[in-house]
Amino acid sequence: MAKGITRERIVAAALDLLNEQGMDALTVRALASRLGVGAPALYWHVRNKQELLDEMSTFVMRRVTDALAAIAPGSGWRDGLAAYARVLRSEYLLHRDGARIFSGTRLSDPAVVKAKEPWLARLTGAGFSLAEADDAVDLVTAFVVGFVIEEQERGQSAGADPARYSLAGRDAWLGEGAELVKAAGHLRDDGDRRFERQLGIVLDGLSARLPGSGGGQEAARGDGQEAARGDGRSSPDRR
Amino acid sequence: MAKGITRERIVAAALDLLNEQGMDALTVRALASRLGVGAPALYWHVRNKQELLDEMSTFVMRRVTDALAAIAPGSGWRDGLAAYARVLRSEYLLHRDGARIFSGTRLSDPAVVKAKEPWLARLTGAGFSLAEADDAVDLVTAFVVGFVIEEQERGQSAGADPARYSLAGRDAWLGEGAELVKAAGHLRDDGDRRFERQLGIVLDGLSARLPGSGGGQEAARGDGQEAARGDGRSSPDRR
DNA sequence: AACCGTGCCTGAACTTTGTTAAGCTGTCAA
DNA sequence: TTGACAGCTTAACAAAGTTCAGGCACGGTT
Repeated sequence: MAKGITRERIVAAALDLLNEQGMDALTVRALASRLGVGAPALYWHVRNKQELLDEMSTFVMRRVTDALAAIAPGSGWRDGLAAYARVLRSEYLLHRDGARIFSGTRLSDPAVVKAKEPWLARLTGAGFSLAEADDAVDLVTAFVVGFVIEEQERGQSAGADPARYSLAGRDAWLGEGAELVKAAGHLRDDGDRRFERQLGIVLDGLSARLPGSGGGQEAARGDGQEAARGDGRSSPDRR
Repeated sequence: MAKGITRERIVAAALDLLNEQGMDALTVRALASRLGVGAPALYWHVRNKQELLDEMSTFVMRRVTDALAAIAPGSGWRDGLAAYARVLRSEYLLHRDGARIFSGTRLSDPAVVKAKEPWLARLTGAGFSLAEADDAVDLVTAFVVGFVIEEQERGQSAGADPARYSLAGRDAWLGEGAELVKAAGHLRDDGDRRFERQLGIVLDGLSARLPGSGGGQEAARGDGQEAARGDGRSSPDRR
């Protein structure tokens, strides 16, 4: 366990531990033992556990902004926001309960917050007012957060209580009535597709805010969306 | 402290405690003492703390569905979804960290899940396919969850660390550059208005999914959506 | 070479958490 | 009266976050 603990190594190990064993197992002692040191040793590098969590969160968000900086070149505002949404989701999905844990946390690095800047620039350049651009980024963020929270909760519960998350089990649990709810459950498809569809709806809504969007200009999208694209990790099979 | 503990009284007291002191203070002992009993007494009525949390979550969601049943009479799908979104948000806002705590939790009451039924019925009646209707409800839910998580986090951090959440403090914290981010922060308005605006965008996106929405058919709205109606809150007011 | 300070870690301990075990007290049925 | 059961108590435990005093190994001074 090569000694020489550093703040970065602690954060990395904490994220590994989170993925492997879940939030409850992310204890100071377990983390320390994985690093080959005693528990109090961590308190030399980190004020307390909350600061550790903040640091983890900042690390994840920094990966998001880095990933975006690597992609975001040309392309229109719509593709740009879509790429942002996909990166954010896949980064959340990388970590167990990622959305719930990492969303809405205090970011300890101004650079991450400042990463919003190019998006605002691009959106205002496309015709949005600054206020609208701000709304657009926040709306997409909120959607992704809400979507992935639900997605990850479902995946986790399915493991713990398959009786209620298999189709038949769910129907039985629901009891009488609620035919539409049951039917909708049966035709519910893959997470990636649902994400792309709902993302498309959000983006369409944004298009309508663009000046001169009477007929729907580039909104263009019937329902198809540009499918799951690129960036390697589409999504680890939750279910 | 009138004796006679019951499951319902426990849940109610737990919600009170949560609101007053926050999640961290919601301990079994504190809850028990508020009810005038010893800590182990609670374990007679509840299997463990997780079950308590699930019960609290179910209670909150039941309030949402009850509130909707009381409102939802006629009105179109758009108003219906908007009402749903508002009720969900306000119910989350009622409890500290409500969105993060109560979203995506296992609901212990099938009736709450079945409450989705009338919405699916209304949406399919309006011309959506069942899959689209399911998407619509989930999308609105995801948006509200994501929005309120951010909203509540901001409110709580503002109390703890005003230096970084006041406008001037934030600008300083951000350092050089990021002019648009700073400017957007300054014109960021009230939570209610931001919510209504972003909700309007989502609903516009849904309208575009309606059959024949090339020009805007029975959705009855070219693009501007039916503007400020009823309930006081309007939606557009960009600038 | 002896010294001292400082950086990083250990060992033991404290406090607070969720949770369990075992036992007291009442109330109602037989 | 006797029992059984619901509903609570007190005592206790294990595991969590956290603190504190000290130790060990350095580097640089004198």
